[in-house]
Amino acid sequence: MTLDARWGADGGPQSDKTETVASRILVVEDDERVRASVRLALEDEGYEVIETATAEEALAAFERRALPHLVLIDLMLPGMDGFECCRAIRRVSTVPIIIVTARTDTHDVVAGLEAGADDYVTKPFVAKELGARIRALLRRARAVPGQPTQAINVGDLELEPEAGVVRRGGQEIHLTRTEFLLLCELASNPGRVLSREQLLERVWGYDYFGDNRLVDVHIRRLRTKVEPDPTNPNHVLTVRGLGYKLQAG
Amino acid sequence: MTLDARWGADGGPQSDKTETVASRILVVEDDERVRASVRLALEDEGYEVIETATAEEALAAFERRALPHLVLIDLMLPGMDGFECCRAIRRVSTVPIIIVTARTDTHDVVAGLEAGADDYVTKPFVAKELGARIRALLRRARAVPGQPTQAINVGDLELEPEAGVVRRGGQEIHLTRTEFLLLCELASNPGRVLSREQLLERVWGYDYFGDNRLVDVHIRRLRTKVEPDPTNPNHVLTVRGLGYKLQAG
DNA sequence: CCGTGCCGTGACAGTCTCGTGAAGACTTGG
DNA sequence: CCAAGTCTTCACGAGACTGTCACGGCACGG
Repeated sequence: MTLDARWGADGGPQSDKTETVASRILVVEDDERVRASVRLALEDEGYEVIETATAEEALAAFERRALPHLVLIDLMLPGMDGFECCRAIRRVSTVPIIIVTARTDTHDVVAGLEAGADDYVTKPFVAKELGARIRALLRRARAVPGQPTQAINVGDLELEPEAGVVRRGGQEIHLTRTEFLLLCELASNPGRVLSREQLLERVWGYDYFGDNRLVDVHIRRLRTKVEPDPTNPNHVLTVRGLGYKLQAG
Repeated sequence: MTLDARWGADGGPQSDKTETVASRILVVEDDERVRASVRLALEDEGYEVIETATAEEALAAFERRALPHLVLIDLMLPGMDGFECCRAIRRVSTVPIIIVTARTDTHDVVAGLEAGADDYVTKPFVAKELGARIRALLRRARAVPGQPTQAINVGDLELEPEAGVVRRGGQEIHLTRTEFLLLCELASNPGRVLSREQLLERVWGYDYFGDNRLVDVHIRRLRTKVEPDPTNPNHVLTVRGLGYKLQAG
């Protein structure tokens, strides 16, 4: 399986506003006419648009790492429906998702948001409002996939999220997928304590329900690979009662 | 329960999987009846609610660093209106903001989002939908890594509640969970005296029954770590007969 | 000046958290 | 289908943290 979409998602310090590159928006919508009009509206707002007619195609796009900055999903899709699509994307990515649909029932709104969507807009929508909501969401998420992430250095550790490579003292070391995601999450917030819940949500997916201790075990295995002396870690530190953090500096 | 969601997860009696905890939501709304109903709805969803009737009061709350995790703003306010309030908050904070109003005009939606709001919900709203949108937004806000966290400075003390970090004179110091919560509570109300009862309620939980002296002991432990000279504290001060306060600036 | 009550201090046992090893479930590739 | 690698769960023990207590000092009012 390809690497997690978010490996490229957390960029370094952002220069907001000045978007040198147009944000790329994936539109998942089966009705060709609607799709065309949405494309026009979005391109008018200055976005780059990619389209798929089905949820399956959308997921395939994620598989081959054609990562959008934001996803618009129609609820009524042939095959896998919008809710399913949303959940499936959430399993591999934290990309901002807006559900666009004709169904105005509150129950659907709630279901959509619970499925992992960030916003829910009902048709017929006004282009300007959709544009504003997209801007608001991008502003909040600051998602800049595809943009090469700078390498993160912590002590003698050196990791390249984009390439999926970790080195210690110049020597490349092998981490499993989960270990790598875990390390990336910690490294994205150096010095900051992350709770088990936060790590579970970000590494395993927001809808994961299971043992908290799972985190401990992976932390331990990560330590055996990353720490010179796993018993006295000086990178991956435990903060009792709170969680874990990566030693800053 | 007062502070961050993260703390509650491990502390309580094996409560995992439950959607953890009380985020603090600030409701800015002048109509008392609406405010009461919103409070009820939110508390039903398990949030802690603080209220202000005007934008000015809301900003004052930010001034004294009573920081909420999310803000609900009504558009029609006496004095400074909702848009203004939103912009003013954005100047000092990246806290998630939802604008709640009766005005459904698209133009208002766009203006609200452009003013820095994350979402815009029109009255009459369904409680369940509002709840879902709040959850979605909190989820998104938490998921954004690398965000500079809001810091509270008191003298040479510097604490970042979200990051779980405390520094004195730039030097990071280790506090236990309870000590940290206690300090956060005091720091959220600098210069203000907090009684033992208040501290017990906010740090240990409203349903805690035990010795008041418990607070004393933890204050002492906190002092040994936070004060240069624990015998003559100049941060954490005792107010005889009343409680404790954190020396302001 | 003294007594009362409030607060600081040190110690201690119970509780909770975390690290650890191991075993079973699951996934992937051949 | 098997085999290797990986993920998840579980139980146990050491250690950290918490809550309680007793004692003594100090401020305040009489």
